[in-house]
Amino acid sequence: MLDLKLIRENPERVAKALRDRRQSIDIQPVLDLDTSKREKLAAVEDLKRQRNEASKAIGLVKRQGGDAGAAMARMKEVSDSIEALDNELREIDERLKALLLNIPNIPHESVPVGAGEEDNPVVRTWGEPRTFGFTPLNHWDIGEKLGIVDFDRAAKIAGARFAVMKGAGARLERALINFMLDLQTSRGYMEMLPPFMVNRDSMQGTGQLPKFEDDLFHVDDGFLLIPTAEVPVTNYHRGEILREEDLPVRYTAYTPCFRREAGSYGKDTRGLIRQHQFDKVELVKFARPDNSYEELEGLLNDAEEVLRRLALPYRVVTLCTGDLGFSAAKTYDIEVWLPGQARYREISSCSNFEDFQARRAEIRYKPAVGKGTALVHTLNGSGLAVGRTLVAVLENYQQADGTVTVPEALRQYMGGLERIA
RNA sequence: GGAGAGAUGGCCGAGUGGUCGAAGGCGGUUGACUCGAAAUCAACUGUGGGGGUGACUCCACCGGGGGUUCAAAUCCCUCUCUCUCCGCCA
Repeated sequence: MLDLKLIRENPERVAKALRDRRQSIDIQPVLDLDTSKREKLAAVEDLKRQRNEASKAIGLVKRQGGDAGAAMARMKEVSDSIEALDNELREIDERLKALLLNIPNIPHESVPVGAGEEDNPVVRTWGEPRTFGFTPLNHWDIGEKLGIVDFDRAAKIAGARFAVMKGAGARLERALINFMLDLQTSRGYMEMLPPFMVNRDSMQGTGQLPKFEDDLFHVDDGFLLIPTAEVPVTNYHRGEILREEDLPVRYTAYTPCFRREAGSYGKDTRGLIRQHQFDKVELVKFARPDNSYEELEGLLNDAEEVLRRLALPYRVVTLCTGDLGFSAAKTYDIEVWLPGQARYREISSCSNFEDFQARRAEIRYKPAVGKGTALVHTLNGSGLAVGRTLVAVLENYQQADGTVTVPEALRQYMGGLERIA
């Protein structure tokens, strides 16, 4: 959510940001509602002041045994006016909030202006894609031949976009989770294991609601399945005031993630790339506003480190304004090389949300010097998407004989196993 | 699932219709005393919003929402959460 003051005082800046994002949202209704809200607010507050004063006087008169009937009758009318104005105000507030909740974040000044994916500049490339003496297979062929991934039975027991991991495949998934958690906790992140279902307030806090209801799985009893650990972990501090000396607060969490993938029919229908349920190790930071962009670079580096340790070639791109997610001010995507597709595919997304989520979720900190409180900046990134990392391992480490070499870094998590055969 | 109890400021805890934004204590900040510290004493110490260049001022907030009343932390309804006992369960 944007600061209403910012929209009021810099409407041009907000309008430009929306244009850069290729969004056709008109902010004029927001400005109009804001104006009429403040007019009515001044009027009703004045009436309330009158009522407060009169009520005190009435109390005084009654305690002295006097008759305050006339004043009470007068105040009854004032109270009726207040009720009417309050109702109008409530309606305006609801409309205003509905509009504000659907306005995306303003891109950071360093974000390149562009229309879509094709305009995302590459920041850096790491590692050399391996040359194969044979035609590299897709991960689903590798997995099915080795008997470590089963899509058919997953479709039977659940449906499309599910997979059953088996034997060394299940072990590999678990090894990756443990490897990532061990790595990130050693780099200063506190491990967390949060609920996999949350309430609507949490979804609104991080920006999934109200706009992206269709992307979420709903559970009976009103819970929603998390599409990312970002939701429970960021909302962990919802409504709280953090101490400046504790910043930046860093958490890492493994969770499964659940996404309906509505609107992505026909995309990545085969394989593990796009599933309704997938594992992810997430990184979340709460930072001071003045250094949150340094924290973003650090978080990105922490995510990249996973791929470097696994010796998987990757590149980093900056999302341009047209490709930026709703809540993000700036996002780097890490894309891993997939020999089976002969291209780079997203494996992590690292974002600074500035105070956009913090304002929705009311996450603040108390500066060590000076008065008052300020909103923190929230950041998060995948460190990494486990399923896609498993895909990258299978495809990059496949051998001519159909076996897959286990990356050095994972062997201690696989009971010393060197090769999946 | 059944029965009961509760939710008040950073923390503990008073307050059952009127000068209560809320006693008291703890914690914190500042000052006095001290060579310094402790102890003691004093003052200050919540959040959000509106108006004003400003000193400042007004409004709201006692778990969330709604209601009764001239007036609600206090009365009523409802939701959420916590605790105790019983049942069930991994």
